[in-house]
Amino acid sequence: MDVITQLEARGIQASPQRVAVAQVVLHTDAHPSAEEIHQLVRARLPGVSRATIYNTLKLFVDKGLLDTLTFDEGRVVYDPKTDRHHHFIDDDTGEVFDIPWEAFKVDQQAELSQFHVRELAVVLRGTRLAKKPR
Amino acid sequence: MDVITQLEARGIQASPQRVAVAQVVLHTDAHPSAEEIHQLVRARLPGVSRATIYNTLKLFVDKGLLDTLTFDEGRVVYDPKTDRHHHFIDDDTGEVFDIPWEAFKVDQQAELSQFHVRELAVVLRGTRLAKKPR
DNA sequence: AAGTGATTTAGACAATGTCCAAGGCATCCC
DNA sequence: GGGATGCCTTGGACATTGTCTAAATCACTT
Repeated sequence: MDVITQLEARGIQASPQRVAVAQVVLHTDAHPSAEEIHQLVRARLPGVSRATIYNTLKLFVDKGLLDTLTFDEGRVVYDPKTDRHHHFIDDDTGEVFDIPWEAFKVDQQAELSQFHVRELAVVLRGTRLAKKPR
Repeated sequence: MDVITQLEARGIQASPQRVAVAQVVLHTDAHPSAEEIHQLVRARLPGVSRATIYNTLKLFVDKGLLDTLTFDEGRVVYDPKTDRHHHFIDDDTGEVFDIPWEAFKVDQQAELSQFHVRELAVVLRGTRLAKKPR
C-alpha cells in the first residue's frame, strides 16, 4: 500500500510535506527521532520547516499511524504502529529494536486492584550483539 | 538507616546540600522530577542551585543510590533503587507507581540471539482507580 | 480575480539539562 | 596564623527539544 493511500485511509490530506514524512517514517523499523526525520525529509523535499515536522508527526500519532516511544531522557522516537510488540533498548547507542509479541509470555500473578491496565509491554535493555560477523 | 550513613556507605561526602537532596529523594515512593526535587530541597535549604540538584542526582545515580526513569517526553523521574520491580504509568497524570516484581511471571519463549539482555521489566499503562472511596 | 479554508513557515518562546569559570569552605602543613 | 590544596557549590551562558502564533502560501471555488 502506498503512503498516499495510507494517509487518505485515515482522513489525512496528502500534501507533499506529509507524503515525504510518511515515506520516511511509515516504512522503517529504525525508530527515528523528530530531528532525524527532519533531516531525512529535507533530503527529499528541502525547505520543510521544523514546525511542519512536529505538526505532521502529531497528526499521524492522533490518527493512529504512529506511536511515540520515550525510553531515555531527551529521546522521543516514532514507531509505525502495527500490532503489539516489546522493545529492546541498546545501552550504548539508545537504539530501539522491536521484539515480537510472542517472544514473551507474561502472566499476571496478583490482582492489581488499584489500577486499570490499558496496555502492557516488556522493556528490555542490554547490549546488541554484532549483527553479522565478517 | 539515616541518609548520612547511606551516603557515606557509597563513598559520598555528606555536604548539607547532598543530605537535603537525599532526605527528599531516598525515602519516597513518589518518583519526583528534578524540578520537584529542587522545590522540595529549597524548602528546607534555601539557595540551593539548579546545578547542584543536577550534579547531586547524577552523583547518586552513578553511585547506585537512584535510578532514572523516563516514560514520557520531557519527564525524567528518580527512583530510590531497591530491588527489581515493574512500573505503572497513569495515562492522565503521568505519575509512576511501583509494581512488585512478583506480580508478573515473564517467560521468554524464543531465543533473542541478537541481544544480550541486562535487565527486563514490565511497563504498564492505564488509569489509576480511586485509592480510597469516601 | 477575489474569497475561503487548510497547510506551511519563520521565529519567538518555554522547559529541561549541561557546562564552565569563579567563589566558598574545610583541611593540612608549615 | 596563613597559605596552599582539593572538593563542592553557584550563577549564568548555552544547547536541545518541543510548542505556539501570526503571516504567507496553496488549492479550489465562485
